[in-house]
Amino acid sequence: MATSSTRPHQAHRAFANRKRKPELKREAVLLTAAHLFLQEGYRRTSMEDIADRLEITKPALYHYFSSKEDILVGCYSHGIANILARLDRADKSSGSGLERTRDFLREWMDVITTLEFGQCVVNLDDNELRPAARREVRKLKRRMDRTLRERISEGVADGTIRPCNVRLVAFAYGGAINSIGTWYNPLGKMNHTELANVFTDILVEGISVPAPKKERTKISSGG
Amino acid sequence: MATSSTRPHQAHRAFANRKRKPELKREAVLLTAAHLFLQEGYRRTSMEDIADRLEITKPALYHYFSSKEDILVGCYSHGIANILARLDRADKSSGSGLERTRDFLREWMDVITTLEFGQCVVNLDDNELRPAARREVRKLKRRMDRTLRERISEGVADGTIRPCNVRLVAFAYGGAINSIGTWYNPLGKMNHTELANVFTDILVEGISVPAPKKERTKISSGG
Amino acid sequence: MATSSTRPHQAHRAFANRKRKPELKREAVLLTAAHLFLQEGYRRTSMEDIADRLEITKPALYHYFSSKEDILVGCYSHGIANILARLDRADKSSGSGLERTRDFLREWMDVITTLEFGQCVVNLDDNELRPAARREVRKLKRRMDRTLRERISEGVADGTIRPCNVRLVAFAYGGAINSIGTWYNPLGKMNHTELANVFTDILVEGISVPAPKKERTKISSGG
Amino acid sequence: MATSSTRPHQAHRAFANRKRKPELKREAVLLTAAHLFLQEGYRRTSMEDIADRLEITKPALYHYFSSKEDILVGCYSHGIANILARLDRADKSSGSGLERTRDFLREWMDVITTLEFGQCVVNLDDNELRPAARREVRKLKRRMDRTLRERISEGVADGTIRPCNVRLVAFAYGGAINSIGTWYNPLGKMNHTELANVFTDILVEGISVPAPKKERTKISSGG
DNA sequence: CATGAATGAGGATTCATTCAT
DNA sequence: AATGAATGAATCCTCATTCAT
Repeated sequence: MATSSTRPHQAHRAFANRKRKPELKREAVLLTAAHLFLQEGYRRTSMEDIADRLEITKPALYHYFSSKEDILVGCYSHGIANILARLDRADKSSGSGLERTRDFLREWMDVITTLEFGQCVVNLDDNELRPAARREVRKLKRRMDRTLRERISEGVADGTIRPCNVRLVAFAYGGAINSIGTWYNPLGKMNHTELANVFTDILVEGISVPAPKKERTKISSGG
Repeated sequence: MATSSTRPHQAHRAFANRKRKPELKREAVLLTAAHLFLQEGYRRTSMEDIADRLEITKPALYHYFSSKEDILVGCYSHGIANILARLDRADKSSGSGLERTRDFLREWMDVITTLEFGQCVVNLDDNELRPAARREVRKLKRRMDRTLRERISEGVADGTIRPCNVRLVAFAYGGAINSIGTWYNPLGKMNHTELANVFTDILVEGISVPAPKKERTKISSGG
Repeated sequence: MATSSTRPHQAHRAFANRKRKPELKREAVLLTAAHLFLQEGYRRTSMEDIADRLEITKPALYHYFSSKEDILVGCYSHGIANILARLDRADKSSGSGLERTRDFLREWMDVITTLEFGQCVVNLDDNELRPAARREVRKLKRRMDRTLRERISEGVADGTIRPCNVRLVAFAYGGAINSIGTWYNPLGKMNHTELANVFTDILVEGISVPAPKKERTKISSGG
Repeated sequence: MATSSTRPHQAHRAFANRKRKPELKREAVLLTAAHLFLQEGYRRTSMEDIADRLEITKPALYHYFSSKEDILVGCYSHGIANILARLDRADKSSGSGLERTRDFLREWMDVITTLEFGQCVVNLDDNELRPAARREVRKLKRRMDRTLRERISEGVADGTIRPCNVRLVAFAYGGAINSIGTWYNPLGKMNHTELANVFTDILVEGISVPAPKKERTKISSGG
């Protein structure tokens, strides 16, 4: 994960040495920017804010990125790369539809909890991107959503998941997971693997105590 | 609910007649602003955008509101008033902890699906508010969260809800519900009451088919 | 011609009164800008320079024009409108090809000497324009050139102009006339009508004393 | 003329070999810069543009020239040196005033058509120069103009040129010749010597067919 | 009340130039 | 001698807000 020198509040260390690898500095910029974008919003974050936090000047930023939007694209790109890797991994998971759904949810949570770039993809306003980048981002979002729905459908087909309104379930789980970034503190007591497990259980198992007698195999599925 | 004169795209009608009550005009401004704030973001929405959509001039806006932030506060206020009314109503609901939790979730969804002001409270960035207003808004958010946790705890206490990490459950449900505004279209096939029911079921019941033999009364509750 | 209130150095008077017609103010901006663009160059002229000379602030400029390029387009447009009117007038001139050529040259000189906008069209760098506007401007320039060539060809055909390399003649005359703005002072002794006549004579008649004996009806026409 | 290694688009070759004489490299910079200055304008041409075209880095440029203006001065200096040599040559031409005027015009055209530096002197904005350099350039321009007027006056005195407004004639010819660079393509069908001859004829002889009977020895000379 | 006009305070971006290696 | 990195000083433009009528 992020090394100490790339934690947002220490990212400026990457700029201490003139000869430090530029790729490292680009990373430092992205990490700092992602942090600010998520915390303050893209519009409220000025190039000066980013530069100040990195303890460099504004034009130095432009040495590494051609524009503010280019930085934003960089954040999205990192997030996307990460997400795609996870999707691939989740794709290979075997087991019942339910198991595969759980695996997918856990991967998704990992995206959200381990790197700010994942949060950027799901929480920043992609209207700030230029059409080309926006299209790509939206395609990815749709793909994530579609993949989740497929997993759920598999489960319904193999009987490990109750028949349900798959679309709504996917929205519910997406909303729940994407919001994790707004309250999860990686430094808290619960590490992210544990969180992923508990959170997945909450979503998948629900909270209600199952009615003991009455067979309950179908939940309402309006819409 | 919203009358024809207050639908965002028709809000300017409130300004057609000089004799209309100023209160109506304030409402029209707020509704239009809420719409734009949610769609474009507070920062991306200029006073001119709001004025243009209302077919009035910028200074006319300032006749009704002293500043852009004042409009934002207005949006939050309406949302808060609505939310408080719902909380009161939900408070009076009787039944088991599970039932009361369900009622609360349904009320919350109503807040999100029926008026843009509710969405403003949960989806806009309260950092844009001045400290005083921000404190109030955050107090309300905490109260909503706390109330939900109390309901869940009641259910755990009376045995209708499985022991669980109440804090995480509240976050999960909050995230799921607050995100409804980003995809729910009031004009779609599913009306909001139906949505509230189905969505509540999804959250509360989960999707997994309960294991038939093994007694399952407790879900993992790390953290 | 330009009234006292629109002379560049007095253009700011148009802004003395808040209620003055906006069209007048737009004109004042354009006249001042044209003046500076021609004198300093488009790139060297900042919006602040223009605003300062008009004794207004920079954002006030943006009240009348959406961008610096918009001002440039305005200058070109005025020049183009003027030029087209002249072309029309010259088109109606009758007489021999030589006479019609002279008339055209005089009209062209009028364009250059009476209003700075004409000079803008021929002397500013149209690369500063966006493609659409640039195309239009270039079309006009080509049309001016083509019209001049047609006039000359008419003269050659009717025997009032010696056979010559029409293309080169048009370039020579164009260069000579377009450069007038760099040295002609409207406040000097020679008024612009007189200048137009004398200058046309110089170009058309040449300066050499015709060889008395040798018939001279053809000039070299390489290329 | 320009060797293959100094053609603007190949100028970077001068930098291919570390051992090449620095003076050659200075030349390469100047030629490339002159090309860009004329094509794009001084202001629109950045040091980076020049460096990029030469396939060197910006600081390398500063190794050869202390500033952008220094490069500009270099361009002017080359042009001036060339022009002065031509003036000297034209000065030695003998014959009638008319002949000497023709010779001068041809030399001037050579300045414009053979090297970009000549065009720099007459077409770039000398306001970009610092006062000292600017004064020198303007002195040269005045001298060129003065020399042309003297030639014409000689011709008038010896009867080979018709009495005319010498100042205006000089302006007309200057404008016509200086603009050659904007349309003349050295690679076209007409070589520059031929062009010089034809163009001189056009200017000096005019285009009108002389009235056969009426003696025509004086052209209007207002101002 | 309503409106066209005007403004001060930023914010993104560019660029000539210099520094450290 | 040459380079990647860095910077200060503009410059264009936006926007919340206020004025004058």
